[in-house]
Amino acid sequence: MSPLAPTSEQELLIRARLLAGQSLGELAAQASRTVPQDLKRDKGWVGQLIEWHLGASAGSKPVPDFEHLGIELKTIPISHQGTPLESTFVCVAPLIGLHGLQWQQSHICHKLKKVLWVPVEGERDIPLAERCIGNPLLWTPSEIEEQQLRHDWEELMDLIVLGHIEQITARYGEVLQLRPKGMNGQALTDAYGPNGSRIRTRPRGFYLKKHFTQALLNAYFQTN
DNA sequence: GCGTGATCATGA
DNA sequence: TCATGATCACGC
Repeated sequence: MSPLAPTSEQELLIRARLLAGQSLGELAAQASRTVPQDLKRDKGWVGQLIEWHLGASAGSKPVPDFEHLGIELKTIPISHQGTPLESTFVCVAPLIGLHGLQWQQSHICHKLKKVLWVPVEGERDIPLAERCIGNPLLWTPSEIEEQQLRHDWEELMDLIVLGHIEQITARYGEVLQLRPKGMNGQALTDAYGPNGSRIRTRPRGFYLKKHFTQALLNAYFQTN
């Protein structure tokens, strides 16, 4: 028996707040799931457990978790100091068929319009079952944050369109970075190469850098 | 292979 | 020590 999907933004927020303070062990029991020893082979386990509790529409469709509410759910691993332990994956990056693609029409822009962040203790010295959920926050990019995201996105997409994807490293971008996102280094997909050629390359994903998510968490908890 | 959920683990 | 590049699982 899985929870129903929330019918409003307010209901979603209320339900997310009820998770705060609970441990992953407690939440797993309520969902009749077993807690893995570690996340080495279950990297998405925490995210999927929280999705279940909040009634997110499961599946691997490229749409927001709560499509009817236009809200994306992101769990974020937090250190003992309350800072993000990892960058945040947003979505895969399109590498071909990019003619005329603008920020406002991009998949990443839509996904980041409204995000429900759920902090979860993530230090490896805390047994998985004992890690607790933190207070959630519903975030919409400020004008400045959206400008930062759009600027990085445009720079990265320009390089991709010009066939320079192999020159892009995770160091590009102030707040948004492009990194491999695949089963392993052998996974390949099509991309633009030099001089209008077509090449095979590793699939890439857009990730939010730690300092960006840290800043938005700080801004929220500083005023709430 | 793609897109979802992410964290792992090694080189700098 | 820590971010980059690599990797793991699942549904289809």
